[in-house]
Amino acid sequence: MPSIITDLRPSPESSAIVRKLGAMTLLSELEIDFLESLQHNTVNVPAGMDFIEDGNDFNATFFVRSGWAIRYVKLGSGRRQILSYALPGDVLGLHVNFRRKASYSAAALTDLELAVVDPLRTIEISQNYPVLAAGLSWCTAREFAILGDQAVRLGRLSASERLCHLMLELWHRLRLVGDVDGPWFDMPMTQEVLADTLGLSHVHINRQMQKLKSGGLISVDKRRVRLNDIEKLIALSEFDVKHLAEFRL
Amino acid sequence: MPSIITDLRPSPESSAIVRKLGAMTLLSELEIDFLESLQHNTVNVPAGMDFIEDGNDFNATFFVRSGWAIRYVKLGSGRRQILSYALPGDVLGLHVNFRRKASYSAAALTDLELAVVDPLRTIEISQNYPVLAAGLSWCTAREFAILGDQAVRLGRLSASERLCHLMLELWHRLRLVGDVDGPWFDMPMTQEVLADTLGLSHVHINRQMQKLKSGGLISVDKRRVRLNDIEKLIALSEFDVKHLAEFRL
DNA sequence: CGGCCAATTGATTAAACTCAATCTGCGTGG
DNA sequence: CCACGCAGATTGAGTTTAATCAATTGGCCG
Repeated sequence: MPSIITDLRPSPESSAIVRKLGAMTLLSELEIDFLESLQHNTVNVPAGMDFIEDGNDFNATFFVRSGWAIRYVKLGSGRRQILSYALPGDVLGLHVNFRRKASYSAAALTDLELAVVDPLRTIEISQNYPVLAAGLSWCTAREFAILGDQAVRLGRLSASERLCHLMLELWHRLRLVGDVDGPWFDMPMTQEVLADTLGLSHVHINRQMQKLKSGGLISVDKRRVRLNDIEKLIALSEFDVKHLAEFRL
Repeated sequence: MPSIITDLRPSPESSAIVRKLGAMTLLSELEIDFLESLQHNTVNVPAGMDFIEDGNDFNATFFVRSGWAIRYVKLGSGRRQILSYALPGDVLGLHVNFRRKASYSAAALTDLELAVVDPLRTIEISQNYPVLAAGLSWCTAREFAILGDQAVRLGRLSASERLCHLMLELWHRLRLVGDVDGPWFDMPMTQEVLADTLGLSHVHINRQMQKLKSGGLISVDKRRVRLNDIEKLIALSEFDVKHLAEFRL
């Protein structure tokens, strides 16, 4: 019996979306195969390139297979607000069927491997694969919670709280798809990008990062970060793990 | 021919969700009747009362029939961030099927009339009423855009820009369900609530509102606001109407 | 007439921004 | 192998926006 269950669990070489959904529910081989077959049409986007542009026609759904993307809004005066990060296993444009044009831009933060899926196939999912349909619905609910957390950071947390809160979010999200190394994880964004995520200036980001490092809360090596005391970071930034971890199926 | 079409349009006494979906697409009588029948089980929530609590079990979907609600997160230190307003025609908890507990709280801002719907009936919708399913999906995409705009306000707009941007959003959203009176609309929140929406202190809200009034951009009478120059307000706050108006069906 | 909540005002403080250099790591062409 | 160039990180100084604290006022209801 246990062997059957482990056989059904996604293997490390599964695509990220399979690892993610597989971490919350048991997927059958049929469902895994279908999810993988959805992703046959892939495209590589080099770091820095936009692949969704605010106001443009938006006719595809993207599954992130590897790499990081940012979803952002550009303001006229040179300002930019990053709304969220798309990590491996995330899906962009799930509800694109009902929107003619994009209301945000998206760019590759690192080199990116995307699967391009015809959004009409999500209808096929909801009709033939109820577990996957539930999984995608769960992804939607989770994205809402993540964007809500982003609003909380921007509206009511101090600079250092914002930083801790964001790093905790990223660590938890990456852990779900197996992209962390214990307390270490890649954080491939520049301080400029971090600033546009957290609604701060890059100068202030720099100083607050130094404070966190010298306070021993985090360690940084190149573009990798180590969360040295997750409990303390959670308390310090009022992070709520439930927003990311809650699910039902 | 035109008479048939006008017959199909939702009449003013339709429920708010019918007015909202009817404003973006043509609903058949069958669809309208079904939407109305969903809302037979109603409940009245007095102003100030919470009806969804962060962390609690969350087993219902709510259709707002009349009144305003706020969706918010409470932080330990007495801070609060309001994530969004639920206006007549809005739906709360569409994706509740796949989440055991709420990741936010919701409270009645005014006296509120809600329809309480078993979330399992949304499955019935997607199977039997494709146009309504598309309509609800459109609502979801729109909620995302609205929450994204909220993040932009909080992260990258100045205090006065935030105020103008929010009032434009509310005016456009209310207009869709017929709850505006030309350039006038109800804005039933206190300055305290406004502050927790826009990530500012109520003192600062007060001063910025005075500046907008004395600048002639808005007029205020009790809890009603008049947008005196919508084009100027849009330019001033970098508001993007497309985020709310774009749709396809 | 209180009582109370919300709005308003004034004064001071603090967090974060801007501007302007400087420094560092790294890849590249000579 | 080295000088150069460049993007990103870091630092310092002065400024601005908005927060905080503390009253005071206004409107409304019982």
